[in-house]
Amino acid sequence: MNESLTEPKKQRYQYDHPRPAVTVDIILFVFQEDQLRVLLIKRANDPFKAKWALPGGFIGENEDLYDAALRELKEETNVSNVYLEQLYTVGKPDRDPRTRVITVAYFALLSAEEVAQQEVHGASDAGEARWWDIYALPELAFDHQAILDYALQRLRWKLEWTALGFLLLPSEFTLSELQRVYETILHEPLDKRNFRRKVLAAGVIEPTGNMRAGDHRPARLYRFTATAVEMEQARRRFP
Amino acid sequence: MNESLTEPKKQRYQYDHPRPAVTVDIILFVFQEDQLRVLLIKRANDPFKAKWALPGGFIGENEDLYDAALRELKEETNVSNVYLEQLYTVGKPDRDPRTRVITVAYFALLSAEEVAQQEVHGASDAGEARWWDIYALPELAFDHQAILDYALQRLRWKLEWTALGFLLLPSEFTLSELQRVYETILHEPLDKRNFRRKVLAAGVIEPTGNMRAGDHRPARLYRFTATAVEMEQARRRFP
DNA sequence: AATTGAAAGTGTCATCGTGACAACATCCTC
DNA sequence: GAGGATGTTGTCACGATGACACTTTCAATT
Repeated sequence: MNESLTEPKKQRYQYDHPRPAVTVDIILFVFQEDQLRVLLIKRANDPFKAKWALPGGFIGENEDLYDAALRELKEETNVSNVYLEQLYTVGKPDRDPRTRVITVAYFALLSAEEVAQQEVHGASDAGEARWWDIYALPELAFDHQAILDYALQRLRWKLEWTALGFLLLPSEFTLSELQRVYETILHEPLDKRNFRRKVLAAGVIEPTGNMRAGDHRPARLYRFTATAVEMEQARRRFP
Repeated sequence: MNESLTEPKKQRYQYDHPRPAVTVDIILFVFQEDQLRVLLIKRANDPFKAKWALPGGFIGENEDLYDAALRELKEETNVSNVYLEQLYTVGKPDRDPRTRVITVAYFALLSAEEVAQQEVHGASDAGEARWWDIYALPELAFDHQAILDYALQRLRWKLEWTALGFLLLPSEFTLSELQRVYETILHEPLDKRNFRRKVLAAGVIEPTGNMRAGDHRPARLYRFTATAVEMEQARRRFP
């Protein structure tokens, strides 16, 4: 590439003080085939070329952080319609070898229905995108492993204190399915009777009246109540 | 000021893409004279000149966010030796009328001992610094009121689920003093017997053997146990 | 020396949430 | 209709918590 030819076209930005680059990264969790999975992209360029990384990218000049996270997710992986909340901001000076980068990490959940409907694929500068079992991850680029660990911690925590599990399931689900989500995320077995008692007592789910047929005894289907969804939505964003 | 004269001396920073300015703001709480207070500085310059604002400033070119928060606190208000944890990152495009600013807000606590020892005063570009009762705040600059509301919410929350109250007290304190901290922060009265039972059962405090003399019946003095302090320290930072 | 004022200190009971635990019901397939 | 697999249901013991009132101890006052 000839610098002198492209130079006139490029816009340059000047500041009196040094400014870090600011990016958003997204940790997107789904529950699929009895696994808790995250979406990763394979890096097409150096640094960490061919390593797997969290999807993300630079924020726009006039773009809210939340919107930037949604946009990057859409651009890099073609995923939309997610639950999204801010997780943490990392900014160690040497975390990106190229330049100073501040990254605002976002935590996202995608329902099973959406996973089935959406075609996930790498796009733009991301080479390839795929789901990874949270308990069998490849080596990650940058400090993304630490961010992911923290996201998982947050997910577990929220699961115990809020009723967030439903965001990973389709709109109708059985109690056993819900329990499997909890067991997978918390990574420990739960007592069936206690689980049902607790989840029903919380008043966040209600029977739909339908049944799920299968190889065995049909199971009652539940949905999350409107108030439960609203409560989560309300609590979701800052402030 | 003559631009053409100063121009050659100034270093300029150029980037291919626009970059936001990144700042850290600190919400520093203390407990003083039976009030929960925050440290605010009076802005010396526009925008929001003469309005009160959270202390904070630009991060250094090669400086961790956490370190930047400590430095700004020291520079602007002469306060050091605080408990500090990241709170939230705000970045709405129009939150600062001058330029795009991303602000990483930090949440800080200062013990009563440190408050007494340190002379708090405005410095550098901050005109004036003083403590404000959290329940009688002036109008704040930028979106600082929203950040402060969120910080208070976090403080209350942490108080209920962790044993953070001690960070606001001197190293020796009576149970009544501790209860007043909790009541002031939670903004509701607590039952004396239940409070004592709970706090003692948690095993985070122990009697020092000393007594506080006063106008009335002397009160047993307590300190927080080493393990309690360590637990908080350990939980404090990302990841 | 006795009284008063003010804060320190202490125990019980009813209730609720929770963890531990096992048997029966219902569907399908063979 | 027997077997296999999953769905569904209740009890009991224990610990945590909220509600609630009186006595103790010191200093200051009379």
